[in-house]
Amino acid sequence: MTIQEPATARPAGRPRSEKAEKAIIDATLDLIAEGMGVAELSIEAIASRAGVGKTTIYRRWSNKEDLVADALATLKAPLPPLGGVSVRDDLIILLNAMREDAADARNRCVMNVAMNDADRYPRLLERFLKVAVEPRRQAVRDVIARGVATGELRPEVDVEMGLAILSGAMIWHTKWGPAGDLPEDLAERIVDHVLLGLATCPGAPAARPA
Amino acid sequence: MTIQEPATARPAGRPRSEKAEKAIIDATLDLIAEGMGVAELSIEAIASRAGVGKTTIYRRWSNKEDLVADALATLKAPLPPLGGVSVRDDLIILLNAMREDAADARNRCVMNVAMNDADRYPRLLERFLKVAVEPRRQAVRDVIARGVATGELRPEVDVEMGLAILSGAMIWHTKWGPAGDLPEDLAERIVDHVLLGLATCPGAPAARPA
DNA sequence: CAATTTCGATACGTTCAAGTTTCGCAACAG
DNA sequence: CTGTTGCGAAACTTGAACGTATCGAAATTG
Repeated sequence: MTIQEPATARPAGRPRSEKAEKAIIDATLDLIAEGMGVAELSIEAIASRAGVGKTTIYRRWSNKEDLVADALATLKAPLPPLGGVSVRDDLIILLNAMREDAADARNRCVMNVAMNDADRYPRLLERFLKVAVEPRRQAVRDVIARGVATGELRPEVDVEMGLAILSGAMIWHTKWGPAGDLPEDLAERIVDHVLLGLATCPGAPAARPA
Repeated sequence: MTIQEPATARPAGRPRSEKAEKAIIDATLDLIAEGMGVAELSIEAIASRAGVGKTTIYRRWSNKEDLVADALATLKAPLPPLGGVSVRDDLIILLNAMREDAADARNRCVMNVAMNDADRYPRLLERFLKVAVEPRRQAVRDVIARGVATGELRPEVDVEMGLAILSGAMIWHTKWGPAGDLPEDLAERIVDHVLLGLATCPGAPAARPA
């Protein structure tokens, strides 16, 4: 696949630089990660940051939205492997992945765009919500549903509500929590509070809030 | 206080129109409520929407940030009266107030700016976080702390975590929940799920998730 | 080597909003 | 009435970014 491909005849001439393409996408993601909204993103800023001529950008993407969509699409969402032992453990793994993503500026792009530009660029959002966000949500839903099935969770539990509570709590911390890095035991504390509930519950099973 | 105030001698000349000032602030809030970020807000758009000359705006505010800050400051946060009977009831009242605010475009300004422009306009955010958001957070904290004191809530409960879980869940719904108006029983369902917890708990006290 | 295509850089004309100034009219004090 | 100040509208200058075009150099094919 790497050499000698007579089927797709190379059209002769200098080939497009993959390095330039990567630099453009990196620059785009960097700028978004630094808090720049899609609306404020300027092609000139991207070109300057990437050390690339504007021509090189326009040769590849006809408009900003396409570029941003492609850039965001490169952010794979490698879901963490779940132990499958207990609902508590798996939820902690999933929330901890969220926490670590939030700590990485690069992955914060997704959140920034999802939060800031959701209203203004619905198609853009829709496109990558499916590839980046929905799989993670589904993983949480699956774990909760499994817990209901096995009896670890109460049968009245609304799966979607569980998702909202768990991910809402983590997002709240990333956005409005005390400044600085999120504490390492944050995921564990969230899960324990949510699973056990706030209300007094004498016969509670094993689960240990710090 | 309304007539005859020789202390502050009126400086002679046409007085500034309060109507114009109100129109400017209303236009600003409207535009923000319609999803326009602070960065995209243009003075010309505000002037046009308010039916006002740009001069009239610049005569009062030297820059956009000051105008937005003043506009947001006019959004009072009338906290709903709490029954004080049970923690559950009071939390439902508070979350329901959040839900109703989210339904009103005008109050959505606060959320929009807090979510979208938090990183870019830190001073602006700080200024009105205190007057609009913090009182509501504190009300939730107070109710939770009261519950811990009275024994309605478990003694291990972290008050700040409870706040994050409850408000995070409501915000999650307003931003990423199914489109359309939020269901009327949303606050109740959130509170019941959070108080009772997701985990199986045989000796659970009275509380009835739908 | 010659032809072709991309490269980064730069220049160009256009559009849009910012922020300032000017103008004629309206409102108020003395 | 006269002087002063605010009013909305419009013209104006400035600056940023757009999207296109052009340049010499570099890379690749035949």
